[in-house]
Amino acid sequence: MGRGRVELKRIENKINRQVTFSKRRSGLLKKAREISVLCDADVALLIFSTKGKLFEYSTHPSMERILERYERYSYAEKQLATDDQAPNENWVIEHEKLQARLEVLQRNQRNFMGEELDSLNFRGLQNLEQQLDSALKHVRSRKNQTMHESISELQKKDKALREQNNLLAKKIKEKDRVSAPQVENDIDVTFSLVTQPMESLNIGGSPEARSNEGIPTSTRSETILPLWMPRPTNDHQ
Amino acid sequence: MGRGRVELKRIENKINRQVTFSKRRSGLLKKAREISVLCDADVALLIFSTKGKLFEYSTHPSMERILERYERYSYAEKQLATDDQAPNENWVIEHEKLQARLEVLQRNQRNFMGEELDSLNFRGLQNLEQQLDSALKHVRSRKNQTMHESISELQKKDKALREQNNLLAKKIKEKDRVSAPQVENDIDVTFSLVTQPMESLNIGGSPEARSNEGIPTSTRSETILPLWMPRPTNDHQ
DNA sequence: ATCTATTCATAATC
DNA sequence: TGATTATGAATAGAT
Repeated sequence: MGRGRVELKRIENKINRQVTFSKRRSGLLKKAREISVLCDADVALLIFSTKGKLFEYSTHPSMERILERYERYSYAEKQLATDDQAPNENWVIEHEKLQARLEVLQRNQRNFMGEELDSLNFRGLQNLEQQLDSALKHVRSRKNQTMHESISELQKKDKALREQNNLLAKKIKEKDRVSAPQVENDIDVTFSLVTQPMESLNIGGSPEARSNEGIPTSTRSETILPLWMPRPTNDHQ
Repeated sequence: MGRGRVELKRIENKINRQVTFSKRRSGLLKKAREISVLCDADVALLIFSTKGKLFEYSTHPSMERILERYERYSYAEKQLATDDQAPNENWVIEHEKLQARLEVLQRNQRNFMGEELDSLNFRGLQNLEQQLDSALKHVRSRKNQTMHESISELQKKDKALREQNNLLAKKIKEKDRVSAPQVENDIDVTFSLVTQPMESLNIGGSPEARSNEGIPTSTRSETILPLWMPRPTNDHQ
């Protein structure tokens, strides 16, 4: 991947090595997460950087448990066959497994919400912090993207409406001239119709299915400016 | 990769899951090998299949070594609780309910990790952002507290050691004076023992905003380093 | 297990 | 760091 093939040997350039490490590390962690979710496997991954910093992933809340499992495994490779058979029949076991997973998830979630932090040691806190930080960045980036999309969408619509209005205004003037030539008395229709272009920024929407959200279609009506938008008022294209 | 996108959830079809597991497992092992070679990192990877079969990779000849390193790095932690049973009877329904809850939680969790954000509308993103931000603050605050506790701990220990050293030094001088008055030959014991007290305050700071990073950390004295500290060891590169 | 169409990961570059 | 892009890898589904 990337440009050009990569030889499988230690990268000598220190900077490159560091950058590659950072990138591949996150890739590796991601894939570890994926296989554990997709295939319902238990995974433990430890990565020590050259400088001795540790990065880790573990399916289980505590790495310890999976390491214990490893110890048990390598100590005596016998007891694997115990929970193999008949996963279809064994509701009880299945159920307990589910329950266990649920509890783990709940605990995790509470941690993700910044609660019950006392149960975490320093490293746990640090891991959590990094994860939250990264998540926050993603969320903000996505939010930004959403906003920009909405904006261009609206600008497009705005433009279309203006053109339509211009057209209509012309037609009206045409008619006026033909049927009953009046003084310049009627208020400029063009103006009153045109100058509220950004009215329909309805960004919020139903929890799912947001593919064409924020494109209210019905034009005007509710006219709520989203809070994050600088009130324009003056027409900029 | 492959034809069509894959949802990040447990593959229900048993065969597919098995096949995917096999493929991804080898991919993961390969990448683990690669990062360890390319970036000169120590890696340990454990994968337990659903059925409990173990697959592993380790940079070191013996997995044990790297696990030991992890143990050193890590705290001793708790253990699992053995609880719950017998909500009997409606297993099927119970089971389905559980599964549903599980899925909800998993989706949430993924959002908390900054993934699958496409499923959120603007408001959802904003909520998530706020929640993450708040959580992050809590975590950092708690981490700070933890650090301060460690620091006072260390300072207490430091003080105790100084006093003990002073005492010992006095005794030695006493002895010297009594038994055989020597020249100023013996190295100042007080100094060599005492004067590196706060070396271990290199606390890994938050991802951003690290104000006091890079305190010298003059190595040795493995004894007082708190366990959550990245061992500096020898600074190759 | 092998083959292919796709999606992904990421090295290079800015 | 972070984004972007060109390319080679990984892999889902089919055979």
